[in-house]
Amino acid sequence: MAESSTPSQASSTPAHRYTPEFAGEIETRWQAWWDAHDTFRQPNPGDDGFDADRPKFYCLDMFPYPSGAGLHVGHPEGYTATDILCRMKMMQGFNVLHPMGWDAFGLPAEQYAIQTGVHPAITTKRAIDNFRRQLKRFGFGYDWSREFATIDPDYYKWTQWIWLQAYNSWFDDSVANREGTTGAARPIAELIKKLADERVLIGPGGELVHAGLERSTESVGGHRVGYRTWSELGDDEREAVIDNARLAYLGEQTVNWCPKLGTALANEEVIDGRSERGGFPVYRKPLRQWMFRITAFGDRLLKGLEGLDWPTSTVTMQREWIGRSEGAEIDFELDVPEAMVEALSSDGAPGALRVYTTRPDTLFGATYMVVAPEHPLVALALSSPLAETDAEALRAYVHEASSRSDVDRQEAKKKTGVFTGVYAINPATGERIPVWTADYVLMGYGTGAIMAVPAHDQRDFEFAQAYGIDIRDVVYPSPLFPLWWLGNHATREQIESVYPGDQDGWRVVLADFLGYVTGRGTPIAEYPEAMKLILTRRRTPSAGPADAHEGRAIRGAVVESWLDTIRDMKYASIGDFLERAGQPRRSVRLGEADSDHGINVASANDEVSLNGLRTPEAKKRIIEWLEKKGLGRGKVNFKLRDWLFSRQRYWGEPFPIVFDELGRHYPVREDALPVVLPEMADYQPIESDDPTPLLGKATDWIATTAGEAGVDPDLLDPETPVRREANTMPGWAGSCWYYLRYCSPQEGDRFASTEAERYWIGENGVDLYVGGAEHAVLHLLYARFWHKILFDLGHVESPEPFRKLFHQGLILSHAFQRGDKSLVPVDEVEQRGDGFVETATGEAVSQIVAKMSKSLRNVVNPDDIIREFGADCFRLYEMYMGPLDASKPWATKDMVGLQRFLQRAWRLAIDEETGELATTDDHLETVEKQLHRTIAKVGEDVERLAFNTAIASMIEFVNTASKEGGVTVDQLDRFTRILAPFAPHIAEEIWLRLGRGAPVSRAPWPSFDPSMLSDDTVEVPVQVLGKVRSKIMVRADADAKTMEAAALADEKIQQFIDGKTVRKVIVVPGRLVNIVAN
RNA sequence: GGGCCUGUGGCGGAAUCGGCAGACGCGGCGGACUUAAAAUCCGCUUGGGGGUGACCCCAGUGAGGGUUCGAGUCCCUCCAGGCCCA
Repeated sequence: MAESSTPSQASSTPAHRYTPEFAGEIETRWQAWWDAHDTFRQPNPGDDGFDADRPKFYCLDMFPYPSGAGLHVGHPEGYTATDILCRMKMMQGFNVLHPMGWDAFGLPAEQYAIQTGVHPAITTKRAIDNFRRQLKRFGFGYDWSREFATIDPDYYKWTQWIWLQAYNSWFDDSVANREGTTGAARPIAELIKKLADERVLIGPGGELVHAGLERSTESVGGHRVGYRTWSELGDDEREAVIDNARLAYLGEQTVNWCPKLGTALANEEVIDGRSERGGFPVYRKPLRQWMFRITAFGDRLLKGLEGLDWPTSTVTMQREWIGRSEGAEIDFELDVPEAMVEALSSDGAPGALRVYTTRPDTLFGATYMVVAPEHPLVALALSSPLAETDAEALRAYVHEASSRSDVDRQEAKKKTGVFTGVYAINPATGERIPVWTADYVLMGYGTGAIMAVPAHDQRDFEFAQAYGIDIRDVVYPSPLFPLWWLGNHATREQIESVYPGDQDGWRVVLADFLGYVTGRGTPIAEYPEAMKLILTRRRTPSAGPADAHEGRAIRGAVVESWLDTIRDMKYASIGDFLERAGQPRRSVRLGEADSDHGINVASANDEVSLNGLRTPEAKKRIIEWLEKKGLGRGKVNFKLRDWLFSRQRYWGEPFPIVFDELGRHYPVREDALPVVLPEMADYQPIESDDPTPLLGKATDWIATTAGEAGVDPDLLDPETPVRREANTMPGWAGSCWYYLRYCSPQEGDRFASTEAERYWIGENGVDLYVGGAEHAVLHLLYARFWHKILFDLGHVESPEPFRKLFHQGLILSHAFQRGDKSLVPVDEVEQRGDGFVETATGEAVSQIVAKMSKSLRNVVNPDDIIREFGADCFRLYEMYMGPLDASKPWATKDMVGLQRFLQRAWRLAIDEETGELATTDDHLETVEKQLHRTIAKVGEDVERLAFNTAIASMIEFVNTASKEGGVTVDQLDRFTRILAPFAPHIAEEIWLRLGRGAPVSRAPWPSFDPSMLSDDTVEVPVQVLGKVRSKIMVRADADAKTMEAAALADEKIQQFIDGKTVRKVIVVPGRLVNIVAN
């Protein structure tokens, strides 16, 4: 058929050349062939064709959100990588699970629906079809029979089911879990049983307390005061206790309300006071919302990271996000009239203000307290003002604060506040300290009250400076601690006695002392001894060699550096030093707080002293003391907050729950799932300051009966009128467990069949998970949390979902930058000479690497690239750009290199003129050797996801083979098999023409002979003093002695060492010889 | 401000365990084929210097210092860029 082409083409391009048009033709042909023959269908255990003898490999790609814009070049990067790895694993005899699906609930489809009125399901389905078409065009070997979308009712049925598992569970922090640590999700029925048996009591604040662990405090003076048993509770109270314990619970939460989006957002979805999507303003608003008690799993989520093969950066980010800190809860007694005590007893001991601090070691430096303007204490001070309360100013301040967003409040440069008129007692110093209200303290964080330590917290410092509050250092950097000691224990006479008459001599004494105790780590108890030693030693100059320092007997540069430290402190004189050093005012001199760890100073009362202790020990000591006194206790705190799980959107999973007229909630029975999302007349969000879920518009659906909704008749009479939950789940829900569903996506009786889940997930989780680093925290933390709930409840066998994680880098593009750093779109720039100029102005611009964006008009569309070069070429290019985890700029002009490689490979196999095999009968040893090396290298490199170097080695092979005169049929056979994972279409085509039974995709991976990897003799460099001076040929297995002799015998080496003495010869067998001669 | 990562030819990058820096590709230069061009093929391509030549010498992995027989690789300080958290 090629003969029919026009004469000009016929004369220019050989009929059977591998051209982009030809690539396109064979690619679509082979894609159809694979589809028709189920080439990549992977049977499950128990299915026909399942081979239990093979090892398994579960490789997961982060499934995409199918946007209307289609794939960008970033998507196929990770997908190509996993496709290559999985294709190789298949050929190597693994059962490979490599599925693809769609994360299809989400805001963009809903916003499109708002604009156009088209149902999100329709636009989403359209986008999915387009994505699938694009992915198939890359030739990815997914098992498409396992495809599903999170919006399929068959799927979200189980999303709802998992949510119900959490709803019906509590976190028992007293039991061992299957990971070998303490604390596990348990069925709520167990809690009821424990309460009934009085193994769990209800504390004063409604919290659950295991029997025997209830706190008895001196201040409240008695055992079990405020603790109640199950039998003492009424029905409503019991229900409240149970509901509060659920892992999925309804919480009154100050949420991030975004009026523009008509929904509340998770903290993680708010960046700088604006919504992550859309950038609309977000306000704080109290709302009753479904929450996940993820904080209960804080320790386990932290601990579980240890055994994972994850990028360290991601592990670090998760650690920091969880933000575990060991601090203390401390009760500050309030100095208020008896009448007010009762009203203040809600939180902690009556009449006390409870704070949480991560730095209890700074308690002696707490010179005032701050409560949030919303704190009950403020309201109390307003309703019954004390002598010093300026009610008017206070009221005005509270009013003003209420109109500011949390972000504003925290970011404000100038700290503001008002004294409440109330005083508290610092339990360590016994001092009366003022309680202020200030908006830099938030009610939603901790207890809404803080102890302020201006010397060691920057915000407290700024506040204290603004309002003239005492600033008192209690922690010094460890090298400065001895100065504080000297300031308190040394006398002017002592110090001046060493260098009488020397104006500066006192500094030398100080420096000497610092150097002495710091260098030796002298304990404080021995400081007086050390001081005595220094004083006597300095009086007798002969004790040490004199140095150049103005004739003084100072030893070494160590003292010199301590002198610098002392000069930095800027004491004017010894008098100044003695006055100031003993009363730490360092932060005031520095003009800022020092929040670093160090050594405590000025921290002692009659019962406890922290002086001289390092921060961790000081924390421990003060907590011991507080606990003994009943004034506080150590407490682990997490930065991680409970997870807000309600959204006021339409396009998400409905909650399987209903409310009766009294607002009590009832779950939908498992067998009544899924609760299907109703149709809607319109999707316009109800934009208001008063949050209203969009689903509230589906009034017929909302108002139903218990029976209709599927509530267990034992819980509620089927005729009872109920209202469905109108909130929906957030976009994260569907992605929390999709990796489980892939195991058996058609399963109807379970989220995945037990057998399939045990086989593919097993005890270690997914073998490899590849996706973007942008999900380092949220998705990956949420999925781990869901997985641990399922694990605790016995539904899965692995404690962690993803054993190995890998992030592909970003594919970037180019843009241009003006002198003022502003960016110029690529189509507004032209090349002139060596540089680039902006077409409109002629101004010189520099080329930089930038993200792809519509505004810079540097977005690359994969459809265009495939049309121009073919899918095989695209795949090779993306993998050849650089390391998979690096971000790298796209350069279409570089594609031709891979195009040429494919052409050469094709020419090696096929005669371009005739289309016949172009193999040779000459078996060349050089080619054979190179082939073995390439097979070995490609296998190794793919295993470690180093595709760029694997491709480089195949290019080298083709170049060598072409130059040497070609390959035999047998060599071509093996080369085609290693090429197949990378460029599967061309490989199938060559394989077919080799007359092999199709497909190569399922052919066994070729082996190599290790003895072919090394030569008998090797050339090793000979260095003289580390510089390569000659090269010698030695047997590859030559021992050190032989190599040394050969090196020394070398003519050039002899010239170099002539007249020198050979001091040493280093020999690395098989690698090099280095001669040390001078 | 804190944490993490990165920095190698004109460009993308290689050097896997401390052992010949620059594999492979792009671009560039030269040549073959061609009436010519494209495509294709072959050769050269870190910089500087020397040699008719095979080759030889010097410098060189952001800057400076250190450890080592030997450092792109390990340690310290600094600079620049990126990401994350404030």
